[in-house]
Amino acid sequence: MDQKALRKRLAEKGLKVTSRRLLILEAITELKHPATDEIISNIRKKNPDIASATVYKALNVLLGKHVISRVTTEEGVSRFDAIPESHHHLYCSEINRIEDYCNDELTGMLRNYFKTRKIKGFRIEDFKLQIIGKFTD
Amino acid sequence: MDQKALRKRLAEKGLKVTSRRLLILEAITELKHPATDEIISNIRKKNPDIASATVYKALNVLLGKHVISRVTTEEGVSRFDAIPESHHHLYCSEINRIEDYCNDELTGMLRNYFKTRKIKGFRIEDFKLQIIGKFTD
DNA sequence: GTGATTGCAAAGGTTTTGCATGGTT
DNA sequence: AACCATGCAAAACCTTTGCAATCAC
Repeated sequence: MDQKALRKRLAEKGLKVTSRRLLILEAITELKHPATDEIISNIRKKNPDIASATVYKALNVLLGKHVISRVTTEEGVSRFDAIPESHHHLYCSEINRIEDYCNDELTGMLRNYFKTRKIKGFRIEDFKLQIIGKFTD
Repeated sequence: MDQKALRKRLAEKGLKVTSRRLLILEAITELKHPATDEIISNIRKKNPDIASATVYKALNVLLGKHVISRVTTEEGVSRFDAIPESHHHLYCSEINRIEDYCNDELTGMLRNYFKTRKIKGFRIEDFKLQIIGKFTD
């Protein structure tokens, strides 16, 4: 996603477009599922003056407006994702590596499966599949 | 799971069966996806002398041997699960609530789906579906 | 101009570490 | 008996908070 799209994304959500927010979104996009400390050090390479409190605050705002989302990890560290569309993830069962896996057909199949199999006491809104295994490349 | 089964579970993994580990496993089972502080305060009700460092250390050992697993929530807090079998989860999109969702048919369907649709550079081992929505009860 | 965002420093909370003691096999 | 688990206190780490200055709209 380029800067223009990022700016639009923030504006659409009623958020002010600031240099810090753009840097954070760029870092998340570039690094692919980074943890907070990785976001901070990535930004500081080019922009040493960003305060870590700023990053924490901005991440919370962006999460609150669903501009970014948290990716579940087995390590227990928060990692972030800047892809707006609902999608799935590949997880390595050995090392700490996550890749995006977009597959609308799969989402459709799941939606379809649950059309006829209601879960009592629960109204389904979305699915996120964690596909666990090993990367072979 | 009763104490006997828990003892067996620890022994099978080559872990010493200690009072602390049993208390922790019982707390996780009873509380359903508790965070660490909830485990600690639950245990302290009946056993005030457990040190929090002990709980942290034990949780790490149990995670390492896959006696328990971590469930990450959208809030970014680690919660724990003591169910040994692979299973899925229901997540509330509003409040912080997670329920187990065991459905072997679903797992089978996913396995079947991916039999004919390989993911390049990835060997699938397991699936965990996060079903996101709202509890209606 | 107004209200939100940022940086800084401090506070708050959580998790880990080191070491002596005690428990399990 | 050997080794690992535990408790305690301290350290390390991570995240939030409060406030003054700055920036976006």
